[in-house]
Amino acid sequence: MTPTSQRIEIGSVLLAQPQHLSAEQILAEVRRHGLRVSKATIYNTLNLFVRQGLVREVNVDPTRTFYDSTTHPHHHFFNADTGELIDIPPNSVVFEQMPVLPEGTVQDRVDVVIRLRNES
Amino acid sequence: MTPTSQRIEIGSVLLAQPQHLSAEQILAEVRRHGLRVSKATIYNTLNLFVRQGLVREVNVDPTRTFYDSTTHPHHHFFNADTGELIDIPPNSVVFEQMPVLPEGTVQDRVDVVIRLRNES
DNA sequence: CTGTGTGCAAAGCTTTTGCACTACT
DNA sequence: AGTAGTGCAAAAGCTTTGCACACAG
Repeated sequence: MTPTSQRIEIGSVLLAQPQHLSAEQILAEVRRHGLRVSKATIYNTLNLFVRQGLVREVNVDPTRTFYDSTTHPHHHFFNADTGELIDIPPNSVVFEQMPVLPEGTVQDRVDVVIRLRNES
Repeated sequence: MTPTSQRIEIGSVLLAQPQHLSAEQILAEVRRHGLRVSKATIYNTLNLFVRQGLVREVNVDPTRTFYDSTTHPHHHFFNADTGELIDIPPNSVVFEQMPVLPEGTVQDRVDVVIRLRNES
């Protein structure tokens, strides 16, 4: 986990604020800052960050993976019309009842995605 | 929406029982039944079925889309160790509180995914 | 000089598109 | 013959892999 210039820059871009970025957006941003970097390095670095627990992957849109700089448990709104992903404030989703887990398994985490459309 | 042999066979395979299949699995199954069909037709047909409301897409694993023959609202367990997707019985997930939606949007649907791991 | 670990070109996926073709009218 | 709609080869796009290279010990 050597802190190379690519890794530092990718980390700075994504972790600057709570946000959800695709690999493509991160690549564009890092290049805009003047660093020469390939798409493969973006992916490799993001996967590394995910394994290290620095960022979280969010899968809602099958066409692209979002990387989320907020790692503590929280949920998402996904606007199907705009492709926008918005954090749901913690504690605004509360469960009254949860199912029994299948035999031999333990719970890893719970993802709630509320899909939205723009009001006609 | 002409009922061609390809469409009938794909429909039979997927809708035979409540299940979650990937495009790859459906292709294999349809071919095992002796029908000559391309992957593109599988995708085109499944997308058509989704638009018609016959099946639902489920996105949990970024590497593949699952097609779910159960269309009424329900949630899923996803076993991250096995890649297995299991229906959660309806009514076993109950919300006590839900967030206010962003301005100008309406709710489409809510997806809850409980990620599991095998017990060590 | 050796070994660990990086960054990227090329390869490997899944999924979509464009077009020849079919089957009704 | 015209037209609406199908099925698939080829293309597109996202992600991973394999390898040349760099740097620390």
